[in-house]
Amino acid sequence: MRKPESSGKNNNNNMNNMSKMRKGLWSPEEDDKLMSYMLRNGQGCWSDVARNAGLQRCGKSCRLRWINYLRPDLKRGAFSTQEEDLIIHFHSLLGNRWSQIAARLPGRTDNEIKNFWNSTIKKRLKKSSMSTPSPNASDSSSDLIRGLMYMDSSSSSLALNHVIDPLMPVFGSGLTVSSAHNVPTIFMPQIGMDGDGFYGSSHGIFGGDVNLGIDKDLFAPPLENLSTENNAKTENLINRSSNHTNFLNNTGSVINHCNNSCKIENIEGFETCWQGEDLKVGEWDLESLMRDVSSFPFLDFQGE
DNA sequence: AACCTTGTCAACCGCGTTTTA
DNA sequence: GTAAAACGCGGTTGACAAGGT
Repeated sequence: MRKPESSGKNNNNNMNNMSKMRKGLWSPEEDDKLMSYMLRNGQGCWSDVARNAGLQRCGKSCRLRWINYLRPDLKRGAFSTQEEDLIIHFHSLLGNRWSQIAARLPGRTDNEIKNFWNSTIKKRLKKSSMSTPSPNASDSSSDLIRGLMYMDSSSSSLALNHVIDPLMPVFGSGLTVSSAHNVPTIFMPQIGMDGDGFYGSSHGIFGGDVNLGIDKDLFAPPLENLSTENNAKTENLINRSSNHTNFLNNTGSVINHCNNSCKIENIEGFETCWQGEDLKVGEWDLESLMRDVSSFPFLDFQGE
């Protein structure tokens, strides 16, 4: 953490605009100013926010403070096991696209997830890579971690061949399961983000009505519904990933793989849903994701 | 008690992309 | 069409806390 810079320090230098900008930790007064301004006026141009709220901060700094700290919908505290698992799942899919991962974990920020990954998960993965994995270990996180660790660095293409659909989260509530070297990895479905509602059952591009031929019991609830009463279901969901082979067979028709590219038009209901000029696909860029799929960093926690 | 090491996390920086004038 | 401004993202830094020696 950085110490809040004293105003005196700033005043020592020339008085151009940049030197007037405060840096470092936010004081409670600044927080108050920003918070009350945002609650009164909502989000606008950030440099206007900074100016109008009477803050000697750049807009960028205000944006960051709001997003990472002041936003009322932020969840605080340690990550739950479910969240941890989801982060691992999504990281296996998306790599270091922290903002996209964060969009799927309500109340969490990209910065928070990034820090958590870099401090906790990465080290744990590193640790577990040192020790021989125990086949009897039962906790879901370690299973998943081991699953990821088994992917050997020379086999990304092999792994890719087993990924049914890296885009599945877009398609409403769906679950995909992949395997690499016979180690199951779940790709979790979209968890109810809202905002523009790209993923919600009523707003998603498939409106939740798409029939993917997937066992509905496999569908995970939105994260905010992952209360303790649902833990058993979540556990079950994770455990069922071990049946991935059958699952793969059942859903193989969903995505037609050809030369590492996926054709999504084979998804039942896709064509009708895909029409419309204003179609939004969340922050996903299908085309680039299709292209980028070969660069998914399945292995980026290795060899550091 | 003092020093060192490690972990955590808020905030900054630089860069690419998007929007606006 | 273009330049500038704003935005958003991922990587990195550095202060602080906690634990170890």
